[in-house]
Amino acid sequence: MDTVFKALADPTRRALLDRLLESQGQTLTELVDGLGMRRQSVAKHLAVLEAAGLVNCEWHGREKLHYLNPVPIAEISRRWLDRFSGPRAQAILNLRDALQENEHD
Amino acid sequence: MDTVFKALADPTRRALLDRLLESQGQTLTELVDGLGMRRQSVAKHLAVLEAAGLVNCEWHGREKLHYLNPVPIAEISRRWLDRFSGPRAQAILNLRDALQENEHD
DNA sequence: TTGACATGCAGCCATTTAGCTGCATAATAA
DNA sequence: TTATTATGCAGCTAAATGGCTGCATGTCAA
Repeated sequence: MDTVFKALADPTRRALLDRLLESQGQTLTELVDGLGMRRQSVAKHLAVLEAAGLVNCEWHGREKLHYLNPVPIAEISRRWLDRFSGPRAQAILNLRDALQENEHD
Repeated sequence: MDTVFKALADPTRRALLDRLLESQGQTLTELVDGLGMRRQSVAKHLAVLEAAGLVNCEWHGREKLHYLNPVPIAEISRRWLDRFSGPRAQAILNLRDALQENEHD
């Protein structure tokens, strides 16, 4: 579980998860695009995500397809984070949402 | 939000949040106990948690009391993590829970 | 078969991090 | 007042991190 938290700590890696959530089965070179970073750096980040179990891979010829695995995230959410967000925190967030609504008038 | 993720990435800091969840308003010297680490190191960790908004402090004489603030955790849970844990991940976790139940027979 | 393309592996370097020590300051207690 | 206690601040060091380059390997297409 520590590896999951550490994997989520980097903004580039969170961006990669976002990208994979949009469309799964992307290849490394596809994922490199738009990150402003060398291929090898992105490969390292993907390796970290894979080691944490957040991304599963499947080889297709010379292409490595990347798939998002939501289970570890759901797990830390349920087994760790949920203990902290009691009804009080929820209420505050609901209030904040309501205020944001009014801002959009 | 990046500071929150980074703050949660360290096991010592997560342990501190656990301790504060058990009993709020603890002082630094109380929190040091059991961590096997110098006071100054723990103080640094608490400073990181405070900068991320996860911990609020209140001075009482020469004592600094620490309180857990669950809002940032609830926020990343709702605005970020929840998008990833769809019904499929939930189902897998439920199944896993059921299997663990049987293990305890 | 050969050239182009997708990826991996090894290593370099600067920055950050997480622990530490030593000393300073402020508040309580004797 | 003086000693003790709670904390802060500055700085050191080793290790981890995140970017890079260069080269190797394996697959597809002409």
